[in-house]
Amino acid sequence: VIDPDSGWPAWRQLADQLRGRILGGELQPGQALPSEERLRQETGLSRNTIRRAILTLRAEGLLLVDPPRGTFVRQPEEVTTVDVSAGTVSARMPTPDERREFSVPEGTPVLVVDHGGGQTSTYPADRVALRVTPGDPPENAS
Amino acid sequence: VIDPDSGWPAWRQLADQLRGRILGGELQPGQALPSEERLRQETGLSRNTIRRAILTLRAEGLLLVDPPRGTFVRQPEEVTTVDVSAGTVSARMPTPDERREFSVPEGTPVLVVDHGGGQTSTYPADRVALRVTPGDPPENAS
DNA sequence: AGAGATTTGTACGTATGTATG
DNA sequence: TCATACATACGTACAAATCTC
Repeated sequence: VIDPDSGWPAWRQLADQLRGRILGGELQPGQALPSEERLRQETGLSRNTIRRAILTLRAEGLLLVDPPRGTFVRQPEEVTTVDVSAGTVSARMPTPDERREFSVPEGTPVLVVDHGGGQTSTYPADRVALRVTPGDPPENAS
Repeated sequence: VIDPDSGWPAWRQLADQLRGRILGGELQPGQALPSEERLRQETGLSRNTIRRAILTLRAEGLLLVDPPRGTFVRQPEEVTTVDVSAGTVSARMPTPDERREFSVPEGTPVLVVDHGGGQTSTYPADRVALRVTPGDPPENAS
């Protein structure tokens, strides 16, 4: 169902279709995607093009790869809520160092809380949410 | 300076080197990266491998591409500060729809504020930071 | 234990299209 | 007009880890 004349790149059409099947619930969290070879047969695209689409969805945080077992729909992680009563919150993609340090998977941002005075806390955004509280709370992070 | 026997993929070594030159200030924001052909000559790698490295840095939010003018080191955007006095803040990668709606560039997360009662606000994380305030403030976002 | 199939990763090459300068 | 530079897309080959028989 990929149309080369649609004006959209084939890899993008495939990524859109797979994303739709994931967000639509047809492909459930934890479930394996069809293998690259299977997708190649189904779509008629080259393996490179298949991989380009999958790479995109990995960067979007929708897929995780466990080679050579397969490619899987991301499971939502258990979210820890951290209280914040003052400071500035921003988000960005982590550096590779930060990805190792905080075990941040592909396609996952980090939340950065600037407490002022050069004091910041960094959290993996797939496992941490920040609760904004009017009171004054404790803190725990690096 | 790419070593095929280092145990690391060539594209990753190149990405690491380019990232280092960007974070180290050798490649300044707004500055153009060497062209793919130039990098090919300098490294001896194939163009596919060069592009794999650049794609990685794009997903990290370090590079923006303006084809076929060139590939450029991302400029920090002007940051608008939005006050938040209550709610839960999280971050994730935007869907393609959200990227269009909020003009979110590649490799940039969105900040999502859950005000409770199904009310959420979404902001592009490269242009918005959230100030956590003890008071009670106004709100403006979709 | 071992052989073979499966699946993802890496890396190469080639060709063509399109927009810019 | 021509060269440059990024995008798309095809193909091939081999490696490494896992799974199955």
